[in-house]
Amino acid sequence: MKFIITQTLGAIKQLYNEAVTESVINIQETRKEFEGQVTIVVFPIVRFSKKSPEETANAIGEYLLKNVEQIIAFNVVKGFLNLTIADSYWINIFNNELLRDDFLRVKPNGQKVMVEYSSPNTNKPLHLGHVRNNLLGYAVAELLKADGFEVFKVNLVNDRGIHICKSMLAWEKWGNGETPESSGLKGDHLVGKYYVIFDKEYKKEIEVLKAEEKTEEDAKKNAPLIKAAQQMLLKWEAGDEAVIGLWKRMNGWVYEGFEITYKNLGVDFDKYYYESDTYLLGKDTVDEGLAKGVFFKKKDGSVWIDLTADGLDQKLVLRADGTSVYITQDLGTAQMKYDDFQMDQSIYVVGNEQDYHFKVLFLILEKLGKSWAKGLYHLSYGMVDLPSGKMKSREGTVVDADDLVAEMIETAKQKTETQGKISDFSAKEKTELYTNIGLGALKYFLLKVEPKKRLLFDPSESIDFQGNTGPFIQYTHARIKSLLSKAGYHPANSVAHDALIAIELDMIMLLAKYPEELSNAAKAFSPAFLANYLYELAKLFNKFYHEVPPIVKEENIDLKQHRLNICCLTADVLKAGTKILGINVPERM
RNA sequence: GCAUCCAUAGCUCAGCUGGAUAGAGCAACGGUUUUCUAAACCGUAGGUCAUAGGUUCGAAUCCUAUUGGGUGUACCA
Repeated sequence: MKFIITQTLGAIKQLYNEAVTESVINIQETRKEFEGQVTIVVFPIVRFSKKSPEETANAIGEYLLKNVEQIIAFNVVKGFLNLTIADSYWINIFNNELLRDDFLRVKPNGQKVMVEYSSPNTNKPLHLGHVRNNLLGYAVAELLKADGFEVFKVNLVNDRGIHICKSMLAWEKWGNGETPESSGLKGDHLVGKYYVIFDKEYKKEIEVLKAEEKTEEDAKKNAPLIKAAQQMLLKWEAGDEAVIGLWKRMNGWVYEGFEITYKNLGVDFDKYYYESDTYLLGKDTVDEGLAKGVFFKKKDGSVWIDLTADGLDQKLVLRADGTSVYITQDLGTAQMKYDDFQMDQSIYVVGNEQDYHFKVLFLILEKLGKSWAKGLYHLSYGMVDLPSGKMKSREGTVVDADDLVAEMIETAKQKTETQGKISDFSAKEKTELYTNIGLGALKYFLLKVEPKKRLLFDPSESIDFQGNTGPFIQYTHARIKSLLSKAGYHPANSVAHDALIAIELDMIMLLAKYPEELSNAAKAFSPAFLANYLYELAKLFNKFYHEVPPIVKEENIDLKQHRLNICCLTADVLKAGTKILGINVPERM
């Protein structure tokens, strides 16, 4: 479409003797109700032409019609100049650009990006909120890969701290040596069970203390259980053998459980970091900041940074006793990650409750003069809420990740069986299909929404399989594959074919937009952009499929080849696009 | 209090850097199968784009204020 801009600039020069910049030329797709494919909005040009919008549009239209061979007609509606491009132009684009092998091939851009996501705590199993994080992180990483980046996916596991000690303590007191093997429970669920037990017993103690006329705050602080957990954390930090042994054992169970969940979700990582290795980092950075005068020390010895000039607060970066706070280790970890990978950009996929934290973190690193600080980005996403409100692990009001995946697959199974189209599949093929469809529905459901928006999930209302859904796109792909095989399709690059019907033109124009849509989605770190495009494409294809007479029976060989090419490319784009979202499209369903 | 995000059809969501009469899906109602997969297609109905101002030839989109909701504002992570 570049040539239209260039030619319009030429027209303005010729007609009005004005040299204007490209930004004046406002081009968009022509709306369905008007004739043409490309529309120039002429209002911005009026101040150069000094004529009415209609006159200006007509004059430019005449010029383009005379001077540009691909433009074969135009019409003017108010200030809009609608251009009709010759079919031969689109056919040429289709055959020589879209059908080339490299249309869907990744073009490396030489840049490196890190995507940190998942980052679970090891005291409880994953729930729906984590599922959103995982699917989003994975999809963004794949999106950036497809856009040409070299991508490193990393998982920073929060494997230490008071919350893990709570599970450990409860297991020690009430576990009777229960193991995943003895109980048949998945490791992460077993550990989570004791986290919940801890909370229940802890609450009981608080009630007892309150009955003894202690204040709530006081009771929370002094309950024997919490004291014991804190004691355990101190022992952990001191390297106490028994505590470390238990910690390793229980974390091991959790990792086994997580591996299964990750595998089921289809997410992966290039590198794991563990907070037990990184929690002491950052003190060098604090020294560096003091030396540079970015930080200052208070009388009690604690170290701070003053961000009030940037509209934020004063922020503690090191306690008076020299121990770290959360941001201390994040400063150090950021440095370590950069030293490990020297990436150009680093994306943190973390919920929006930490918006403030990351704002502060990035600002501090910038003030410390880190050249790489400008490449840091917090991909903030909204919480997943239930109709009853927030999910709370401790209170058991969570949608468990493993349960949810299993339910989705079961629903897919039922729906597929009802349709009865795959009776000849082997048991293994069936299982694979149900898994792909169930996960396709789940992933699309979570990814089609803008990351920053909060998401409402109603467990009583199952996720759809019809309409704007993953299975709809999967179905469209399967439908095309079936058609291609029935038609005995063989790829062939060009055919002698010179006129398009409206729906073919629409298909070609939409297919041509794929690279740009992909790149926009990558720039915005938004799988939702891609998801919406794929839905649109699938929808348009179904219309095409319905409107065009059966292609298999088409007798005009050229026309048949041409239409099958459209089908085949659509399937390829759907497959490539959904793969980025982590969705597998089946050959049949 | 301060900061920040969100508000579009009954419900769930699109609407790109401002452009023509605001679009999908679900739910409701009606239609389409002797034609390549009906998880599909076509149609009907459904809107004061939270409210009020402002900028502009033009605002769902940008700015300001107000209302309602989320989150944050810890020497927790």
